[in-house]
Amino acid sequence: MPEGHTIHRLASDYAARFSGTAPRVTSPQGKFSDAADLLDKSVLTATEAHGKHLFLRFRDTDWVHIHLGLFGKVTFGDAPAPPPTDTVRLRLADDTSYVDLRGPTACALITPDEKRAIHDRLGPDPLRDDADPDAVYRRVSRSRTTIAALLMDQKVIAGVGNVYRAEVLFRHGIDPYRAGKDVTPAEWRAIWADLVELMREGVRNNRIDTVRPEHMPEAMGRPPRVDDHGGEVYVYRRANLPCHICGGEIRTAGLAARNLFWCPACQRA
DNA sequence: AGCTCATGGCGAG
DNA sequence: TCGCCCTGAGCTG
Repeated sequence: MPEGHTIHRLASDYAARFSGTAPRVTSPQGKFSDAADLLDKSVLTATEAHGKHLFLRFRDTDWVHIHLGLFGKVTFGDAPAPPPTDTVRLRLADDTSYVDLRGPTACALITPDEKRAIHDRLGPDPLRDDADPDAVYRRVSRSRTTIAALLMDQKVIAGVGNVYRAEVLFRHGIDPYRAGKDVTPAEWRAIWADLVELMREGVRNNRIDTVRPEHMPEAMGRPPRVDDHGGEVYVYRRANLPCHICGGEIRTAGLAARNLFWCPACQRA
């Protein structure tokens, strides 16, 4: 699940359930026990997301840094909390709610300096008000690296993952192997605006939908699609299936240890 | 029971 | 570029 929209949604959901309360903090799995003891029954005062990084603040300056990685999952529920399974890294629980974190790449108590360092090594996030798309373009437009790789580089732009990358390149008719320097200013402005819109909708719906209504399979006279990752998409994990627009075959290839998906007919070099 | 794969990212070589 | 870390679902037997 975890691209940037998921993390922003989690920041908001953690806040909605626990902001201003002093929950029990535990680490049934044990790997976060020492920090959990320090934080137990202290007030959750803020939550924040930057790209795929989630931050929970307890008291004044006690920040918990969470990164879900590829496998991390968060589940919310109403009290009473069930007995935790042995993979729960972090549980918050109060009289009304509980939330379990499993399988994160990172879950650590950090200092404000360490938090600043994390922000400093992340690029602008389309879901944050402080993001500057021109700063991203300055970097993209000077690079011989492919636009597909640049979009996944969190130092360049934070929060885009494998699904948004594939989908936004399709929506703008851009071949994933095109070099960053060959993306025009107009194309970049359109890509950025689209990411802001798509990812905001992703936060609202808690899933990734990218297919315009007029291209939905039903509207195109094709059978409705049942998709195992949730959202309605043009190319992501649709290798060898017909393109929603031109009917040609969607292709897949490896790029930097991830699977890339695109329509060679619709996306121009 | 064991294998593969997944919306991520790090460090070693 | 590879191996590795984290978990769980969906296969295959």
